[in-house]
Amino acid sequence: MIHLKKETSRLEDYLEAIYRLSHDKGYASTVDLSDMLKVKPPTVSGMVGNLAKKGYLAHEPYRGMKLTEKGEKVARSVISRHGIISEFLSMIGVEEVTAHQDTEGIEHYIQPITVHKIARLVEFLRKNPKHLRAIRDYIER
Amino acid sequence: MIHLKKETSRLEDYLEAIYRLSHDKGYASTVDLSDMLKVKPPTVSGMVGNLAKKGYLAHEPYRGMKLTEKGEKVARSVISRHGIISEFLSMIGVEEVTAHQDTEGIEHYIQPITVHKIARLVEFLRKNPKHLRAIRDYIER
DNA sequence: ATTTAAATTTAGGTCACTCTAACATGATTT
DNA sequence: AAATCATGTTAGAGTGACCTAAATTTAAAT
Repeated sequence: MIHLKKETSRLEDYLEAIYRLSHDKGYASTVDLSDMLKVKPPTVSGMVGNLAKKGYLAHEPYRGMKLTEKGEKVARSVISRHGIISEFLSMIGVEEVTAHQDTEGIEHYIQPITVHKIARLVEFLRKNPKHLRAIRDYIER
Repeated sequence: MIHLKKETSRLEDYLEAIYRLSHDKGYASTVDLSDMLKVKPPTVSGMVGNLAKKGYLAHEPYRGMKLTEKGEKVARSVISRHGIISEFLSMIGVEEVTAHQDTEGIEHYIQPITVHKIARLVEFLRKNPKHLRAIRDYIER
């Protein structure tokens, strides 16, 4: 019997950050992560150790880290959720900074099926600007 | 300078549960909370101790507990958020059990301003069933 | 009024995640 | 090549939320 252990929200945060950094500047350093996640470097070291042990990334101490296929898969899923939620919040007029904060908060706690419905909603509103405008007008009084 | 320490999500869960139980059956017992929050009774005891220490409720060991004004205020706010998010998820076709789970997950991480926008969205869709129907039709393909 | 059962609390441990202080490594400068 | 500096890691401790096992207290039953 296969038993996929559920990722914790913090673990997802690290994977997401590592993925973004790797794609934006080619690699993810400890200090980068420390800044991005607002924790001290030793915390990152510890966490990276765990992630490596769990098979989400490969880590050569002092040299660098790289997501495994498994790690990339989780990261992409989180990032996809992130984009969908974030766009939805923007659409209903939530200001950027707030939308960003809220997205980070909730992205770990929404099931795939729900994310999918929100994605469809966003899609609909993108395709039907009149509906979107009506909604926006009402929301902003 | 007054400094309201931010409640943790778990704290909000306990206050919400205590509030609901108190209103539904007159009081909240340790086992009730244990069942509702899916933790063991000793965990509830400990948590209730904290909540009491922080002024969210009064607790007479072995006799019972009761939310303070401060505790009620927080609980009502959480419950209001809960209702809004839950209704929104239902509206976009998220099945009841899922909607319930997701609501519990995310309700602690959304800022008031965002909740307000979602509330307005829900209000709009309640008042404009045609829009709602168009959205639902699209979402469900 | 005892005994028994149910509810609650205390005691002591674990786990995930964080921190500071101290140490190790690798890169840069002279 | 040695010293310096930035970066990264280890060691050790703390916190919040959870657990099991063992008391304790209250309520119910004989």
